[in-house]
Parts: sequence; C-alpha cells; structure tokens
Amino acid sequence: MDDVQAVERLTLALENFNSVFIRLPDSGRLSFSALSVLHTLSRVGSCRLSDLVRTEQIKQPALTSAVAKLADDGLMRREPDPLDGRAAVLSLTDAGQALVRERHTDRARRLGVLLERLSPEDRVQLLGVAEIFDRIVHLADEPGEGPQL
Amino acid sequence: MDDVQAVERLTLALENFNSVFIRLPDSGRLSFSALSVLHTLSRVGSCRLSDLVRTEQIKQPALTSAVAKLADDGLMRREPDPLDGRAAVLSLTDAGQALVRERHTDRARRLGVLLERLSPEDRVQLLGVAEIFDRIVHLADEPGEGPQL
DNA sequence: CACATGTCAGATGCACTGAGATTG
DNA sequence: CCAATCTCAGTGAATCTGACATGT
Repeated sequence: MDDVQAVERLTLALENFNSVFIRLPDSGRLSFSALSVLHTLSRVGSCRLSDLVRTEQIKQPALTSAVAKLADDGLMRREPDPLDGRAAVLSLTDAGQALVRERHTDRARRLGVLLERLSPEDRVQLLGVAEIFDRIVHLADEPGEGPQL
Repeated sequence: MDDVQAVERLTLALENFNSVFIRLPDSGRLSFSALSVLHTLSRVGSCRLSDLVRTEQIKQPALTSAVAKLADDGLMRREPDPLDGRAAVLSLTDAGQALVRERHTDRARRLGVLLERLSPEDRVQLLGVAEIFDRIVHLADEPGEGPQL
C-alpha cells in the first residue's frame, strides 16, 4: 500500500520535527519526568497517582518521590480522595500552571519564528491541522482498544 | 494578531499529541538521552561529539560516557578525525541503525492505527503536511539566526 | 599563550526492584 | 482473604560541576 508509506513519511517528519520542537533551555532544575507530570496534570486537570503510572514513563515508587518533590516546591497539590481512602488526588497549584504555561508560550514563540520563514500557503495549511491533532489525542485518550499509549 | 493565537493552538496540539506519540515500551535498557543520541546520528549521518553537545540536552561529560556505553553495546562507532587530532567522528553501526528503524516502524504502526479512525479527509490533510514539517526541520538546521534550538 | 575538544573524579538526584502499610 | 493504592529501603546508572590532558 502507498498509504503505509505516507504514514511512515509523516512519522519520520514528526520524529525529526520533535528534535527541534521539544528542546527548551532547562527551566528550573526539573527533570524530564517532573516536567511530563506537570504537563499531564495541566492537560487532564486532576487525577490520582495510579493514573499517572499509566501515562508516565516511570514506575510507581519513582512517581511517589517525584510528586513529593513537586509538592515541596509548591508546584502541585496532594489531597486525600474523599471517595477512596487509599488514593490521593493530584492537581497543579497556580505556580505549577504558570510554569507549564510559560514553557508553552516559549515553545509557541520559537515555532512562530520558524513559521514566518515558510510560504503563506504552507503556514495556513500547517495551522489548519491543529484540530486534527486534537482529534487524534482525543481518540488516544478514549478507552478504545489495546495497549494504553 | 489572530495569527499568534493560531500558533499557540498548534503548539498546544503538538504538545498534547507528543504525549501519545513519543511513548514506546522501553526498547532495551537505553535511557532517553541515549535514544536521542542514536536518533540524531541517524538523522545527520555522522558528526563529532561537540556537535552533539549543541543538539542534545546533556553536558559534555555525560555525552562522553553515554557514547562510551553505546559503543560498548555495538550501536555506534568512534573513529579519529583525520582533519583534527582532538576530535572523534561518531556514526551508527548497522545494529544502531536497525534499532532506530525498529522504533520508527513501531511508531508508524501505532500512528497508523489512530489515523484509520479519522475521517478520510482528515487523514489526507494530515499526511499532506509531512513535507511542511520537513521544511521546518531544514530551516532549523540552517545556521539561521540566534539560539541553537 | 589562548582556545577548542574531549576525558577524569567526586558528589548528587533519579529510578528500579522488592517489601510493607493501609484501605476497598 | 484478596486486590488496589501508595510508600519505604537499598542499589545502580545517569548527570552535573570542576579540573585536567591534548591538539590547533
């Protein structure tokens, strides 16, 4: 199939693009995992630690200490779950949300600089696919089938 | 400007998309940084260690040991630079290239599964922007201006 | 001598495995 | 009693800073 090749081309393009998109000058002294936790919480609002075990790339004990450090730094909150005495409900503090937003704004600024050097047609076409990426994320978040991505 | 908002929307969509795109089941026992080094070498062919210092997220001493480990594992080569006695030229071995390709294929397969659940119009539109991402990567690779991304 | 490239040595933070505590 | 959720303890690998060796 030719469709398979097209998917591979897009995959490679995204892999390479991420090399220039992800990089940011070390905000604070937070590890990659800590930043990922903050971003996930920013995306989902609030969740339990065991939910993060499924989305993050580290095991439960590492999450425990990562969360403890982030709470110590005032970037997130840890409250008891009223419905389940075992669980803790996690959410960002204002400072945590500000940090995520700051990194987001920085990335948008950098991406904007690059987009200005594209042709107007390319720029419009690229900006138009934002909604499609949103739909993909929504599909992946659904219980759907198989392995949790 | 409305354009600024559009860039922010795309940035957010890409940030969220990466949460479901990057994740892969721990290939081997390689760290995030080690995988990034392999991917960069796969992209640029060969380069010196000091070049990687600019693209990777770790300092020079950490790169020294990361490269030593990868060479030990038979995933990359370290040869003396004939033009500069101080420098070492790095490149992937066949095993290293195979590992990068395997991860790429795995990602493409996962992305393909998600794309099948989009509408045909969305799918065509998304696959069409691969070339635009390529152009952005090319722009960022150019010496261009300002901070090295 | 000044600078660039790469490595070495010690200290620190991160994550893993295996076990344990508490609640459903 | 069993399963789920979270934490604790000890170990190992990764990274940093500062110093150093070598080549331009």
